Amino acid sequence: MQVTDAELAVMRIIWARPGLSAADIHTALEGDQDWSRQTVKTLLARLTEKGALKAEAEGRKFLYTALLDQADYEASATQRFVDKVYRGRAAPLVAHLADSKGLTEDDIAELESLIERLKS
Amino acid sequence: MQVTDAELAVMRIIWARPGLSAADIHTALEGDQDWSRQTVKTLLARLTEKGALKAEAEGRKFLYTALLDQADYEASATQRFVDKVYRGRAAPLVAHLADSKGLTEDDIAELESLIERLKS
DNA sequence: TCCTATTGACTACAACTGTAGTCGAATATA
DNA sequence: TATATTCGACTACAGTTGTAGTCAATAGGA
Repeated sequence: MQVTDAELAVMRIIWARPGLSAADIHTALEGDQDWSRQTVKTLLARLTEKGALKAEAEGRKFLYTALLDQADYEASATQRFVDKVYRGRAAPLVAHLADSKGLTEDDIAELESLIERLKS
Repeated sequence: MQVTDAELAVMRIIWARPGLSAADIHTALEGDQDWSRQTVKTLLARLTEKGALKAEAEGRKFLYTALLDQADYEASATQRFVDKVYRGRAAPLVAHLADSKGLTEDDIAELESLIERLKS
Protein backbone atom coordinates (compact mmCIF):
# COMPACT_ATOMS: atom_id res chain seq x y z
CA MET A 1 0.00 0.00 0.00
CA GLN A 2 1.15 3.48 -0.86
CA VAL A 3 1.02 6.21 1.73
CA THR A 4 2.00 9.80 1.04
CA ASP A 5 4.50 11.70 3.15
CA ALA A 6 1.83 13.63 5.01
CA GLU A 7 -0.22 10.50 5.57
CA LEU A 8 2.84 8.70 6.88
CA ALA A 9 3.31 11.31 9.59
CA VAL A 10 -0.20 10.49 10.76
CA MET A 11 0.34 6.75 10.56
CA ARG A 12 3.39 7.05 12.76
CA ILE A 13 1.38 8.67 15.51
CA ILE A 14 -1.21 5.92 15.33
CA TRP A 15 1.36 3.16 15.19
CA ALA A 16 2.93 4.58 18.32
CA ARG A 17 -0.38 4.98 20.15
CA PRO A 18 -3.37 3.18 18.67
CA GLY A 19 -6.87 4.35 19.51
CA LEU A 20 -6.44 8.09 19.44
CA SER A 21 -9.13 10.49 18.28
CA ALA A 22 -8.64 13.01 15.50
CA ALA A 23 -8.13 15.75 18.06
CA ASP A 24 -5.53 13.69 19.92
CA ILE A 25 -3.68 13.02 16.72
CA HIS A 26 -3.76 16.68 15.83
CA THR A 27 -2.26 17.49 19.20
CA ALA A 28 0.34 14.75 18.92
CA LEU A 29 1.51 16.19 15.62
CA GLU A 30 1.97 19.69 16.93
CA GLY A 31 5.44 21.09 16.69
CA ASP A 32 6.39 18.49 14.17
CA GLN A 33 3.64 19.23 11.68
CA ASP A 34 1.64 22.32 12.37
CA TRP A 35 -1.42 21.38 10.43
CA SER A 36 -4.92 22.65 11.00
CA ARG A 37 -7.42 20.22 12.48
CA GLN A 38 -9.09 19.97 9.11
CA THR A 39 -5.89 18.89 7.44
CA VAL A 40 -5.45 16.09 9.92
CA LYS A 41 -9.05 15.08 9.40
CA THR A 42 -8.57 14.94 5.65
CA LEU A 43 -5.53 12.75 6.06
CA LEU A 44 -7.42 10.45 8.41
CA ALA A 45 -10.29 10.21 5.94
CA ARG A 46 -7.95 9.36 3.09
CA LEU A 47 -6.15 6.75 5.14
CA THR A 48 -9.41 5.21 6.29
CA GLU A 49 -10.72 5.16 2.75
CA LYS A 50 -7.67 3.37 1.46
CA GLY A 51 -7.86 0.84 4.25
CA ALA A 52 -4.76 1.83 6.19
CA LEU A 53 -6.81 2.76 9.24
CA LYS A 54 -9.93 1.62 10.99
CA ALA A 55 -12.19 4.20 12.66
CA GLU A 56 -14.30 3.04 15.56
CA ALA A 57 -17.06 5.28 16.82
CA GLU A 58 -16.86 6.28 20.44
CA GLY A 59 -19.68 8.63 21.26
CA ARG A 60 -19.58 11.46 18.80
CA LYS A 61 -16.02 10.86 17.67
CA PHE A 62 -13.87 8.17 16.13
CA LEU A 63 -10.88 6.38 17.51
CA TYR A 64 -8.33 5.36 14.94
CA THR A 65 -6.29 2.19 14.76
CA ALA A 66 -3.89 1.04 12.09
CA LEU A 67 -4.87 -1.76 9.74
CA LEU A 68 -1.67 -1.37 7.78
CA ASP A 69 1.09 -3.05 9.73
CA GLN A 70 4.07 -0.84 10.43
CA ALA A 71 6.73 -3.44 9.74
CA ASP A 72 5.00 -4.52 6.53
CA TYR A 73 4.77 -0.95 5.38
CA GLU A 74 8.38 -0.20 6.18
CA ALA A 75 9.53 -3.32 4.41
CA SER A 76 7.60 -2.61 1.24
CA ALA A 77 8.44 1.09 1.22
CA THR A 78 12.09 0.18 1.60
CA GLN A 79 11.89 -2.34 -1.18
CA ARG A 80 10.28 0.21 -3.49
CA PHE A 81 12.90 2.76 -2.60
CA VAL A 82 15.81 0.43 -3.19
CA ASP A 83 14.37 -0.73 -6.49
CA LYS A 84 13.76 2.80 -7.62
CA VAL A 85 16.99 4.44 -6.62
CA TYR A 86 19.48 1.58 -6.54
CA ARG A 87 17.97 -0.87 -9.00
CA GLY A 88 17.51 -3.25 -6.11
CA ARG A 89 21.12 -3.27 -4.91
CA ALA A 90 21.21 -2.71 -1.19
CA ALA A 91 24.92 -2.39 -0.58
CA PRO A 92 25.36 1.04 -2.19
CA LEU A 93 22.49 2.25 -0.07
CA VAL A 94 24.24 1.29 3.12
CA ALA A 95 27.44 2.78 1.78
CA HIS A 96 25.66 6.10 1.41
CA LEU A 97 24.31 5.87 4.90
CA ALA A 98 27.77 5.25 6.16
CA ASP A 99 29.21 8.23 4.31
CA SER A 100 26.53 10.56 5.49
CA LYS A 101 27.37 9.92 9.12
CA GLY A 102 23.79 8.94 9.60
CA LEU A 103 25.02 6.01 11.61
CA THR A 104 25.66 6.26 15.30
CA GLU A 105 28.01 4.04 17.25
CA ASP A 106 25.02 2.02 18.30
CA ASP A 107 23.82 1.67 14.74
CA ILE A 108 27.18 0.36 13.71
CA ALA A 109 27.21 -2.17 16.52
CA GLU A 110 23.69 -3.18 15.59
CA LEU A 111 24.65 -3.59 11.98
CA GLU A 112 27.61 -5.66 12.96
CA SER A 113 25.52 -8.18 14.81
CA LEU A 114 23.04 -8.13 11.97
CA ILE A 115 25.81 -9.04 9.57
CA GLU A 116 26.87 -11.83 11.85
CA ARG A 117 23.37 -13.22 11.77
CA LEU A 118 23.19 -12.88 8.01
CA LYS A 119 26.37 -14.82 7.50
CA SER A 120 24.92 -17.88 9.07
CA MET B 1 17.17 18.45 -5.46
CA GLN B 2 13.92 16.53 -5.80
CA VAL B 3 13.34 14.32 -8.80
CA THR B 4 10.10 12.44 -9.42
CA ASP B 5 10.00 8.72 -10.12
CA ALA B 6 9.51 9.17 -13.84
CA GLU B 7 12.26 11.76 -14.00
CA LEU B 8 14.59 9.47 -12.12
CA ALA B 9 14.21 6.76 -14.75
CA VAL B 10 15.44 9.31 -17.28
CA MET B 11 18.30 10.46 -15.08
CA ARG B 12 19.54 6.92 -14.72
CA ILE B 13 19.86 6.55 -18.47
CA ILE B 14 21.83 9.76 -18.67
CA TRP B 15 24.03 8.93 -15.71
CA ALA B 16 24.88 5.65 -17.39
CA ARG B 17 25.57 7.21 -20.76
CA PRO B 18 25.97 10.98 -20.85
CA GLY B 19 25.45 12.85 -24.09
CA LEU B 20 22.46 11.04 -25.52
CA SER B 21 19.75 12.74 -27.56
CA ALA B 22 16.08 12.66 -26.66
CA ALA B 23 15.50 9.93 -29.25
CA ASP B 24 18.38 7.87 -27.84
CA ILE B 25 16.99 8.19 -24.36
CA HIS B 26 13.56 7.21 -25.55
CA THR B 27 15.04 4.11 -27.13
CA ALA B 28 17.11 3.30 -24.07
CA LEU B 29 13.98 3.37 -21.94
CA GLU B 30 12.02 0.99 -24.12
CA GLY B 31 10.88 -2.19 -22.49
CA ASP B 32 11.44 -0.67 -19.10
CA GLN B 33 9.24 2.39 -19.56
CA ASP B 34 7.16 2.38 -22.68
CA TRP B 35 6.59 6.06 -22.90
CA SER B 36 5.83 8.04 -26.01
CA ARG B 37 8.59 10.25 -27.34
CA GLN B 38 6.67 13.29 -26.16
CA THR B 39 6.59 11.99 -22.64
CA VAL B 40 10.34 11.59 -22.59
CA LYS B 41 10.70 15.08 -24.03
CA THR B 42 8.52 16.51 -21.30
CA LEU B 43 10.59 14.81 -18.66
CA LEU B 44 13.80 16.10 -20.23
CA ALA B 45 12.37 19.61 -20.34
CA ARG B 46 11.37 19.46 -16.70
CA LEU B 47 14.75 18.13 -15.65
CA THR B 48 16.55 20.76 -17.67
CA GLU B 49 14.39 23.49 -16.23
CA LYS B 50 15.12 22.41 -12.68
CA GLY B 51 18.82 22.26 -13.40
CA ALA B 52 19.34 18.52 -13.17
CA LEU B 53 20.40 18.32 -16.80
CA LYS B 54 22.27 20.38 -19.30
CA ALA B 55 21.19 20.32 -22.96
CA GLU B 56 23.81 21.06 -25.57
CA ALA B 57 22.71 21.72 -29.13
CA GLU B 58 24.17 19.45 -31.76
CA GLY B 59 22.70 20.28 -35.11
CA ARG B 60 18.97 20.25 -34.80
CA LYS B 61 18.86 18.26 -31.61
CA PHE B 62 20.13 18.40 -28.06
CA LEU B 63 22.48 16.12 -26.26
CA TYR B 64 21.79 15.75 -22.56
CA THR B 65 24.26 15.52 -19.73
CA ALA B 66 23.62 15.37 -16.01
CA LEU B 67 24.34 18.36 -13.83
CA LEU B 68 22.95 16.64 -10.77
CA ASP B 69 25.58 14.24 -9.53
CA GLN B 70 24.36 10.69 -9.14
CA ALA B 71 26.10 9.99 -5.85
CA ASP B 72 24.91 13.29 -4.41
CA TYR B 73 21.39 12.56 -5.48
CA GLU B 74 21.43 9.05 -4.07
CA ALA B 75 22.84 10.25 -0.80
CA SER B 76 20.24 12.95 -0.32
CA ALA B 77 17.35 10.79 -1.49
CA THR B 78 18.46 8.14 0.95
CA GLN B 79 18.71 10.62 3.77
CA ARG B 80 15.22 11.91 3.05
CA PHE B 81 13.88 8.39 2.92
CA VAL B 82 15.46 7.34 6.18
CA ASP B 83 14.28 10.48 7.90
CA LYS B 84 10.77 10.03 6.61
CA VAL B 85 10.25 6.34 7.21
CA TYR B 86 12.67 5.53 10.03
CA ARG B 87 12.98 8.86 11.81
CA GLY B 88 16.62 8.89 10.77
CA ARG B 89 17.52 5.53 12.27
CA ALA B 90 19.44 3.51 9.71
CA ALA B 91 19.72 0.20 11.51
CA PRO B 92 16.07 -0.82 11.18
CA LEU B 93 16.30 -0.06 7.50
CA VAL B 94 19.12 -2.50 7.04
CA ALA B 95 17.27 -5.00 9.16
CA HIS B 96 14.36 -4.81 6.75
CA LEU B 97 16.65 -5.27 3.81
CA ALA B 98 18.10 -8.29 5.45
CA ASP B 99 14.70 -9.84 6.11
CA SER B 100 13.52 -9.24 2.61
CA LYS B 101 16.38 -11.25 1.20
CA GLY B 102 17.33 -8.22 -0.80
CA LEU B 103 20.92 -8.87 0.15
CA THR B 104 23.11 -11.19 -1.86
CA GLU B 105 26.18 -12.96 -0.55
CA ASP B 106 28.26 -10.27 -2.16
CA ASP B 107 26.23 -7.55 -0.55
CA ILE B 108 26.77 -9.10 2.83
CA ALA B 109 30.50 -9.34 2.27
CA GLU B 110 30.51 -5.75 1.12
CA LEU B 111 28.59 -4.65 4.15
CA GLU B 112 30.99 -6.49 6.37
CA SER B 113 33.99 -4.64 5.07
CA LEU B 114 32.01 -1.44 5.24
CA ILE B 115 31.37 -2.06 8.90
CA GLU B 116 35.04 -2.74 9.44
CA ARG B 117 35.89 0.62 7.93
CA LEU B 118 33.24 2.34 10.01
CA LYS B 119 34.58 0.98 13.23
CA SER B 120 37.89 2.72 12.71
C1' DT C 1 -32.78 26.83 27.47
C1' DC C 2 -29.59 29.45 24.54
C1' DC C 3 -24.97 30.03 22.99
C1' DT C 4 -20.47 28.19 21.97
C1' DA C 5 -17.15 24.88 20.84
C1' DT C 6 -16.29 20.54 18.70
C1' DT C 7 -17.16 16.77 15.41
C1' DG C 8 -17.59 14.47 11.15
C1' DA C 9 -19.05 15.18 6.20
C1' DC C 10 -18.43 17.44 2.22
C1' DT C 11 -16.13 20.73 -0.72
C1' DA C 12 -12.11 23.51 -2.57
C1' DC C 13 -8.20 24.42 -4.88
C1' DA C 14 -3.47 25.18 -6.46
C1' DA C 15 0.88 22.66 -7.31
C1' DC C 16 2.88 18.68 -8.80
C1' DT C 17 2.98 14.35 -11.73
C1' DG C 18 2.30 11.20 -15.33
C1' DT C 19 1.28 10.96 -19.80
C1' DA C 20 0.66 12.75 -23.90
C1' DG C 21 -1.10 15.88 -28.27
C1' DT C 22 -0.38 19.74 -31.68
C1' DC C 23 2.25 22.72 -34.53
C1' DG C 24 5.64 24.93 -37.32
C1' DA C 25 10.36 24.32 -38.89
C1' DA C 26 13.95 21.52 -40.59
C1' DT C 27 15.57 17.42 -42.65
C1' DA C 28 15.72 13.18 -45.06
C1' DT C 29 13.74 10.58 -48.72
C1' DA C 30 11.55 9.43 -52.94
C1' DT D 1 11.00 18.92 -55.63
C1' DA D 2 7.07 17.05 -53.03
C1' DT D 3 6.37 14.44 -49.06
C1' DA D 4 7.07 12.05 -44.87
C1' DT D 5 9.54 12.21 -40.74
C1' DT D 6 11.68 14.26 -36.83
C1' DC D 7 12.74 17.94 -33.71
C1' DG D 8 11.93 21.25 -30.20
C1' DA D 9 8.34 24.48 -28.21
C1' DC D 10 4.14 24.91 -26.34
C1' DT D 11 -0.20 23.19 -24.59
C1' DA D 12 -3.41 19.82 -22.29
C1' DC D 13 -5.48 17.38 -18.91
C1' DA D 14 -6.80 14.14 -15.31
C1' DG D 15 -5.18 12.17 -10.91
C1' DT D 16 -2.63 12.93 -6.63
C1' DT D 17 -1.17 15.59 -2.75
C1' DG D 18 -0.89 19.21 0.59
C1' DT D 19 -3.52 22.20 2.90
C1' DA D 20 -7.52 23.90 4.33
C1' DG D 21 -12.72 26.08 4.52
C1' DT D 22 -17.79 25.55 5.31
C1' DC D 23 -21.72 23.48 7.30
C1' DA D 24 -25.02 20.98 9.95
C1' DA D 25 -25.44 18.31 14.09
C1' DT D 26 -24.37 17.77 18.72
C1' DA D 27 -22.62 18.25 23.30
C1' DG D 28 -21.32 21.04 27.02
C1' DG D 29 -21.55 25.13 29.69
C1' DA D 30 -23.92 29.72 31.30
